[in-house]
Amino acid sequence: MSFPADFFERDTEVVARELVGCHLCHGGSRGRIVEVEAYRGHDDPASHAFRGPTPRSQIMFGQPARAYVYLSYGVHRCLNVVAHRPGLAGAVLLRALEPIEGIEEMRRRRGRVDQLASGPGRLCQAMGVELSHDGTDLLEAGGLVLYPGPTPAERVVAGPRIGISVATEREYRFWLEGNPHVSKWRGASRRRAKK
DNA sequence: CTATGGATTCGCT
DNA sequence: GCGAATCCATAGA
Repeated sequence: MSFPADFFERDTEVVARELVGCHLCHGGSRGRIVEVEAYRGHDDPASHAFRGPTPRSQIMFGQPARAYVYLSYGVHRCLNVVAHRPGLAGAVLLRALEPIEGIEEMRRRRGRVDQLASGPGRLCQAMGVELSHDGTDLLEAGGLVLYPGPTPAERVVAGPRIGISVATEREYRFWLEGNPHVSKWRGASRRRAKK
């Protein structure tokens, strides 16, 4: 079972929607993707690729189906899947998984029994994703690997992305409606308290 | 070279 | 509800 050849060479938000329901395997664990966000290139001010390639973001301009892993808030890792039309840039941020296999491994890495992968940082910790995975091929067996999943029985719904302050009108966040593993958004109150 | 702040999470109050 | 943790890419000098 593998992805169609050009699956990742389409508009980023299209790939994002179809990645919901796919599986991610690594470190003896497997999870089902239940929440993602799309980040495009020069036309998306919320994207790391907006201002052109930099040492960090150049991977988003390169070969699709690679991993883009970066450090967020100096504390958390975030895993993205590079996906864009040829000549453009973009990646899909994986925000939440439903644990399927290797749950004990995930619990050990997380140091807790629940909330294993309901959030981009939690997901990486649970699956053992490291910064060293940046640039690796997600279709190559043996490492951090993506697999197509069965078409989700639940409905995939869209809404605004989380934790950004620009382009909030774009509905580039996709998740499985009603799935309990989708991350909770408690930024409304936090955000008010900020500035 | 230094300063800044972020696609967040957790623990304490 | 609130603040600390923690470090790298980026911007600016």
